[in-house]
Amino acid sequence: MNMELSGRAKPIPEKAQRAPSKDSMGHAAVEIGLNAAIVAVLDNEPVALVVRDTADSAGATDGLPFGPFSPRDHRTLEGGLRTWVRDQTGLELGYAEQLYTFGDRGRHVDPGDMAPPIVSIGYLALTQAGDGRGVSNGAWRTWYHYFPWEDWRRGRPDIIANEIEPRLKAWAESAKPSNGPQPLIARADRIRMCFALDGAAWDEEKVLERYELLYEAGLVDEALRDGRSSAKVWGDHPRLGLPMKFDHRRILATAINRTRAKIKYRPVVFELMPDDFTLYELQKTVEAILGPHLHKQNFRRLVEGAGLVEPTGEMKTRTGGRPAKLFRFRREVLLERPAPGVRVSAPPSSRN
Amino acid sequence: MNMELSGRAKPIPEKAQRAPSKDSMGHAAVEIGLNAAIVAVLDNEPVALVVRDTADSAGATDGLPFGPFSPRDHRTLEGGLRTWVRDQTGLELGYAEQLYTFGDRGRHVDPGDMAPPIVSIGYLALTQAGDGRGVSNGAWRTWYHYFPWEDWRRGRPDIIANEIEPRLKAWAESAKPSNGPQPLIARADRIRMCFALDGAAWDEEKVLERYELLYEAGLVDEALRDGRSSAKVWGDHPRLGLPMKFDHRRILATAINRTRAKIKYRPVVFELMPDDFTLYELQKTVEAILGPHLHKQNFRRLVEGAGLVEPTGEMKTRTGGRPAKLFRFRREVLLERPAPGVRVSAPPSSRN
DNA sequence: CTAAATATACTCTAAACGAGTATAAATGGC
DNA sequence: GCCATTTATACTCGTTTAGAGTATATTTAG
Repeated sequence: MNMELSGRAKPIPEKAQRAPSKDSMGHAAVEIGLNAAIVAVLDNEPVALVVRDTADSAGATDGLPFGPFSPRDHRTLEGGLRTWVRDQTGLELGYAEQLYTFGDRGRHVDPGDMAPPIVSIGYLALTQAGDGRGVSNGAWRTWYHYFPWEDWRRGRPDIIANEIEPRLKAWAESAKPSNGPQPLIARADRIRMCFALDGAAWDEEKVLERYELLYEAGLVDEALRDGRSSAKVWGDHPRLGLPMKFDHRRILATAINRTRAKIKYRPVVFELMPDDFTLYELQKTVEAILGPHLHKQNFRRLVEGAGLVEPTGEMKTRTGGRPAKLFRFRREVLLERPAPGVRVSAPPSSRN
Repeated sequence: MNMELSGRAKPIPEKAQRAPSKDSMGHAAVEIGLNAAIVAVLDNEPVALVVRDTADSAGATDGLPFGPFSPRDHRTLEGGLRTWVRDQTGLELGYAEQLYTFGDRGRHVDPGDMAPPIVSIGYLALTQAGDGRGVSNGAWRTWYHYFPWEDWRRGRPDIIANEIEPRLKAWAESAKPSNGPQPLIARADRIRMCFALDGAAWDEEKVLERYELLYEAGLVDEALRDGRSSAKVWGDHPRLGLPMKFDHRRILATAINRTRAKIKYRPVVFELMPDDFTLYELQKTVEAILGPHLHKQNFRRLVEGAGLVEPTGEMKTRTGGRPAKLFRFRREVLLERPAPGVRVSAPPSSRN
């Protein structure tokens, strides 16, 4: 091949010639925060591990386990994260993956006396909440405390029609008469797509997009805190979900988003399951993550058909009905092509 | 819902109670590098924009456009990236997305007199190479200069059977007799899956995994440079692809990986296309990214059926055959559910 | 013993996918 | 101008898979 395609020959600005280097003051150095969104499913409820500042317990805000990356102490970013999580919660992380690195100026203003890091790297960790090793500090709390509009298990949550829709529409209207450069996608369209208005379908993978939209519109506490929203927009409206420290809610939104997406194409549910489980337990765990109910008969056919599980030979009795076969994760699928996730067939009208 | 699930009550170590804060010396601060893998397709060849140090042109190594993140000058990470790319290449970036943040100690040793950043954030940018605005510095080079084993357009590349397979297998053998803790997946299995040996299928989305495996085995120049491989492993073997500065080849691998994956489920090909194009040109661009040939008739059916494009009404003559209808990207699909990518139907034996 | 709950095996239909056939309309060489 | 070649595009067909429903088997609860 050996093709070399040069850019157009042009006078090259002096500046462009030199590769950059940090100046002698090292002023470009910043502090990096490592943040862990640790996810589990407890009694069919999707939960995250949060810690609370016991110092100012008055207006204490929930936060994720986190700490600064120290290149001296940490050989890798993920290693540093594991250390902080161990120190703060006593939990030894299993599966963990990097989510995203956030660095917008002013997106994680100091809520108390702590100087927030300038750049934060979010991680997603999946674990079993109920496995012997408990956490020594921190609490498992439902996702939906922070994102009530994401909870579609009992149908469309009221908060969307009652609070989110009118307030977002007001925000969209307020930008209408502008004749400056129009954004690529109009606010009204973004709102419709994010929150499934006017017949649009709900996309459970837009968790981050929705949170960001609410932030941009100044409707979440963090926007007020960061000075992006004036207090008068708020009036006596209830808050939309519980706020978190720094940009932790944004990181949690990213984590939920990734979990919901990944569960469909990689066998990550099993990180949330005990070694042995029934297919129904597996389905309930998937549903806790994804929201709507799945078609039971198809679910088992697809899961078994994909070779994701194998029977242990044991049965689980006391299920409240006919005893169920116990299964375990077939680790060998990891050696097959792209190891598949859990195929989801949309739910029928009634659950079965 | 309002469920609160506390962790097991246990004596909490003093340390765990306090949220971390940087010490008075600010020693935890690190320098962050912003790196751009800018991808285009030029004459059906997938290319990336590389810059070369003109200072030491002797053993000059290719690198990606990059620069340190400076919170003083850059309001956002992506903004900083755009600034550096503009300064170094004259290119104004369009579509860009963050890839990953790398921070392993010793993975980007100084190749010359520059101190590499400790943490590097990789970005993927997609652009048209052939659009009027050329680059004032830097060159478009094929991916396959750096990753010859990824080029399956003319069947399985010889380098796999001739060089990669034997050397990797030797590496796997060398680890056999160990009776320490076994890794989750045996080296032999990783090799087989990554490089499609013993009848395993080639997965074009394992670009990063393959590069990392070669690095771990000490078979790429960067591993030698970083001191992870002894020179004697090398003998008179040819190098496996061209090396790059710092960890730039790892970032480029991540970029190729992401591009190949994303093109299938989001309409990102169009970032690489001119405004108007024929369906065959679109197909060729997709094939440049993904490798194998697609089934032409199905491709057009799927692309049109998904509503991704609409005819402009114009025709393109001089195609070497019957004139082709010109199409444009239907931006409206972005307003529909999850905007789909380009569905790929596997190729028949012969291309048509 | 029976109702309720759960587990699990099958069946059926429509859509999607993968592959092939047929035909239309240009170019290029002679 | 004719014809081989190349590309464009429409249509068909069988197979697989997804989505949904029906039927039946075993439990527990009371």
